[in-house]
Amino acid sequence: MNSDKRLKVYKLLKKIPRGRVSTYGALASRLGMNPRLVGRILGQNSHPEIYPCYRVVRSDGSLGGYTIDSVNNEHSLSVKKKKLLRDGVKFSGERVEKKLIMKTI
DNA sequence: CCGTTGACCAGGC
DNA sequence: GGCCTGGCCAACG
Repeated sequence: MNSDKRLKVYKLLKKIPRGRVSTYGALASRLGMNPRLVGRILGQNSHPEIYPCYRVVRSDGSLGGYTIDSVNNEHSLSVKKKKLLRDGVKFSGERVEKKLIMKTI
């Protein structure tokens, strides 16, 4: 994958403040990419220690995905939720509250 | 060169 | 909210 595009995604990632989230689609439209491409970039090249990729969720507030140490399952999603809760993000059920989602960034 | 597969999305029921 | 549909586009075999 174009490492140029990866850099753009990661750079934008850092602009999401603690306690808020954005969506795959929002990042994608800001960068002129396809949402699926953003998802792939976050999945294949995530650096969980450095970049807060857990602050990206689906447009309806559901979690989307998360990958740690080549593990991608329900457990990894619970980790993602936990990180969000620690940031102060509020949930209604399994979805992030809509007002916390940044549609533009 | 295809067919399938995604950390997706908007629109309809 | 759930389920489907059609659209999207790069990666993989």
